[in-house]
Amino acid sequence: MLSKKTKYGLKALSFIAKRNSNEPVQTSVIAENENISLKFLESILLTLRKAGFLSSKKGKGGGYYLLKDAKDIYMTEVIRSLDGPIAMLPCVSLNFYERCSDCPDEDACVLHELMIDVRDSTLNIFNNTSLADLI
Amino acid sequence: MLSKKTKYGLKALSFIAKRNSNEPVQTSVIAENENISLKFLESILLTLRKAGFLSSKKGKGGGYYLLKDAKDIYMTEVIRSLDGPIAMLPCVSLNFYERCSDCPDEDACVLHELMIDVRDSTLNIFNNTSLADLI
DNA sequence: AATTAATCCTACTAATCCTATAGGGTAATA
DNA sequence: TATTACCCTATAGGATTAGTAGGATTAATT
Repeated sequence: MLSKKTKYGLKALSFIAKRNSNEPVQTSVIAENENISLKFLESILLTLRKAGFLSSKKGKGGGYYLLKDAKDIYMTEVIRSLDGPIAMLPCVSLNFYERCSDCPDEDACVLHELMIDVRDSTLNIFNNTSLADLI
Repeated sequence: MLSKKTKYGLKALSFIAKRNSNEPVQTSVIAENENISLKFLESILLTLRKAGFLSSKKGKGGGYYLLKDAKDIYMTEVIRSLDGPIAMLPCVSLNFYERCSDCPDEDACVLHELMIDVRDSTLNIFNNTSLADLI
């Protein structure tokens, strides 16, 4: 399951992308329109800014705006930065690899190959879907 | 991410399926071979029995054995019975559907269609992989 | 009948993660 | 200088996960 953090993050990015001006969008506006708790959303946008998707303007008239073009922001990157691994097992994760403590031999594991297939089919979608495709 | 419960459950089922006799396999044997905590495994096998994948024999010489042929046990069913939903959002789950509280209109949600695609591509794999395919 | 081997079952717990919330700090604008 | 809006840390409550504990029950063997 996708965490709410990630769901909200994607919705917020889409919301900003929809307003295809460069005007910054205020957190409170997003929160109201997308029914997200303001404080929670603040922390999510902060993460997205630090991850390089957004930039912000402080003070009156401030808010968040996209740093890249919506068509250059892919699901894969956003989800990884908020949710972490996309794979269903740590041992098949490309970006968050970890050995399974119960597996003496990864190649002998009955689940390994299957989980690679699932990962690849999911990545195939997320790698080919940009923010622009969402809206 | 797949829970350890589900991972262990699938490994245990595979272990039993590999011994293609009808002799019951003891929990302790599976636990040792697959490096799973005995007590945790006990509770998992119990769930799998109640879900109809396994049957058991009590007492000396007892253990667990498959109720169906390995080629007739699909990933989808096992994962759902241990982990619950396969979809990434409750609002696109076929078997565990739930409305998203923040979404006034599901069809207008920017994520809805994408998550259906991901669900279907994952299901396509899990629906076509049986226990027999794992071993 | 007693012993042993195995599943069955309930309840509990420790740790972690998720979903926020609180409370103020900081910078920019008018 | 007042206001607006982002910035940041800390923390709390609840849910979930991953087990653990302890014994009850059943079946086969001796």
